[in-house]
Amino acid sequence: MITLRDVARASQVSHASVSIVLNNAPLARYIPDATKARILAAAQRLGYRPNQLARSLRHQHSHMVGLLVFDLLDPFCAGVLEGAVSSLYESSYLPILADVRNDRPRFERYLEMLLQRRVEGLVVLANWLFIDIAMIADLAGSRIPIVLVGTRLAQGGVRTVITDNVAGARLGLGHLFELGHRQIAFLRGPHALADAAMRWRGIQTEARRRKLALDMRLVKDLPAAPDAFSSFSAGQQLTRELLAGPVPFSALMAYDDMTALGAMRAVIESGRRVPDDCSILGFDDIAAAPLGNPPLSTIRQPMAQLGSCAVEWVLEEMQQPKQSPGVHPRGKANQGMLKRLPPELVVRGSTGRIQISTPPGRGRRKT
Amino acid sequence: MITLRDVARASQVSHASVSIVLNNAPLARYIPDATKARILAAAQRLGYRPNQLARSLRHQHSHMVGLLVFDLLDPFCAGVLEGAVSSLYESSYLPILADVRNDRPRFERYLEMLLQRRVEGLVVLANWLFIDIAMIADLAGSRIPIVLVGTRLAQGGVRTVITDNVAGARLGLGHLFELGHRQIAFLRGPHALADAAMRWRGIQTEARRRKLALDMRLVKDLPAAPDAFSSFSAGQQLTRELLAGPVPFSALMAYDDMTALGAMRAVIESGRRVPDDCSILGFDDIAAAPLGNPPLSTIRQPMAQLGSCAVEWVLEEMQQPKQSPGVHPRGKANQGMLKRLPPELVVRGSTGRIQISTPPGRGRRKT
DNA sequence: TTGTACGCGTTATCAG
DNA sequence: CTGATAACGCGTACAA
Repeated sequence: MITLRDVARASQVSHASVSIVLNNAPLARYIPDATKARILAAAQRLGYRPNQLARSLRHQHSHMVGLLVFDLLDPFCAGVLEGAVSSLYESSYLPILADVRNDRPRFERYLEMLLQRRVEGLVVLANWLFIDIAMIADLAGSRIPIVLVGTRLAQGGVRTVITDNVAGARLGLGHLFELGHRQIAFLRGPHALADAAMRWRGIQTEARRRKLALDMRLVKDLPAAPDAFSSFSAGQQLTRELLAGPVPFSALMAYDDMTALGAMRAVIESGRRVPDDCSILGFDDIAAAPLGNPPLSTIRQPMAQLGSCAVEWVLEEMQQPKQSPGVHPRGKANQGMLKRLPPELVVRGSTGRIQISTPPGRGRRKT
Repeated sequence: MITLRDVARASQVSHASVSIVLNNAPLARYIPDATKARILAAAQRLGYRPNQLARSLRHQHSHMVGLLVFDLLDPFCAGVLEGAVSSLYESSYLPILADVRNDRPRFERYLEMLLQRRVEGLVVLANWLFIDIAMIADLAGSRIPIVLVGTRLAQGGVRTVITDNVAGARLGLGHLFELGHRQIAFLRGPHALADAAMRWRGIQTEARRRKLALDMRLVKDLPAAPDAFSSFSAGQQLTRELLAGPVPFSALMAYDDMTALGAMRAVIESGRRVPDDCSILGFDDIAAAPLGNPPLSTIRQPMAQLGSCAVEWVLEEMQQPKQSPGVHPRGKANQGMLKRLPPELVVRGSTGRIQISTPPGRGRRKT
């Protein structure tokens, strides 16, 4: 590999001069153009490429940011990642990617590796239960800016970017309500996830506002799942139970798209049609949502925005002169530590106006 | 940030001793346990974290590998990425992720950044047309191992890992044939993609073997597309044309899953049923394939394997003492430069035995 | 323009 | 046997 010294030798100057010229440092003004040209030519000819490792060591910053994601195969991850990587590119930062796979030891090992590599910031894409106080403490100690994406931490104290789940759920329920649905089934997310609680709260709020009574017999909870795809079969199973149950419903609102897709499968395999016999609404707007039949109506999380917002926040913090950690100017804890991005209702084919003629549910009772 | 010297000061020894002890270097044998303990304790207490930048500079290898992907949002990418990252983790290498977004300048800029960062190897996930001789020359000059994934380069000379497209296509056609289909429509991939040609060749080979005549009126070509999702609507559109055409068909084989999904939409919106009226077969087995209704039968590319195979190959090359590039021991060009992984037929709900009672196509003519 | 110290960890050499 | 000293890898920056 060609070094500065090689170029210096080739152009008959000291390596300091080469550095100065190639970087157009202030001192370059005192170097005659002829010399500059000679140096440039030599660098060009030899194919000199500055060693960023050395540069980073000298400058005390690596120009790298760590991206710690919980599961690369999760469709939510892909979207956020894309936004994050894109924003980093704009700022000439390079991302180091770590796929935790929902595995705690892996998380810790990766974290250590990233810190040793001297990443200047960390974006953590978490949807699960692993991250807790201990890790945060560890991170806080390391003094590097960190932003969580997608899930709020119960303990707080960490900058977080999320979708406004309450607003999203309200949007969704409002949509179903306006289509005329009154008997609505809900597949709630796992208890352990903060998002699940938020979405449910949004549903309750909106229901109250609409004067809609929620029938708890139509509410089921997803079990905590290790990976995104298992919620498909969970959704399918729960929906089968719902369909086999005594309470009819004309619409179903799922915790997320994967669950909704599972629910749709159950509805269709039961011989019912979507949306005619049962509307189905998801949450997330993953890549697969528009591809099925019918295409899934859903609440879109602005994944790319979540990613880029997180990156920009990290970058911003990196600029700040390191202030004492734990002490936040605003006074109140969590003040200014949370950014909520607005979700968006995406109406596709899986939700429709309630059919008066064809009663929902199995039509076994009522109607 | 705590350095070796800090630990040395705290434990009253020279920083060299600290290094020796912490790394358990050979010389550590001569250091009494008491001193070792003191050093370890100090390192622990101060939270010392070795600076990998300095280490890399010294050792002349960064322990990083570049992952250059054409489009993070492409479902094919996600799968391969996962495999690649996973394999890197096993070897304690960290991936730097670069999302090229099918943009040539971005490719070049990222490539330069990665080389300056002194990545020790490069895995390039390419499905498109940008990569050409110029870039390869540039890379060859840099002497770092590089492996292409997913698409073969026309010019050759670069190590490549791909799915055996010919075998996959044959598998697919064989499957449809055995279900009784004789009138089969094909949505071929864009001309520019090498994969497309391979898959078509596989179809021809298998057709010959089965003594099946291919009706060219049932063959359509996808236009070159900028992103994965546009092939959904392309597939949909082409299928509409096919359905409106004079030649009936009972099955359709698409270039990839996205196209197949588009085709399925077209078939369903025309009032036909899948697979009863028309079987549909995809290629890839992307995440969305099993989620629709009916779930898509497809030829699976072993994406994770492709990724990990590429990584392992790069890693392997990195071990080798750098031999003169361009000269490959096997003699013949491209000998040992290509690894083909076997695809797998995944039968789900979108393909079925041909229905004798309900003729395929629009039933307007024939039958 | 150049010499030189520096950033940080590694390792060979050397003195006690 | 114990541990310190110094040079090195590469680019940067300041004094000369």
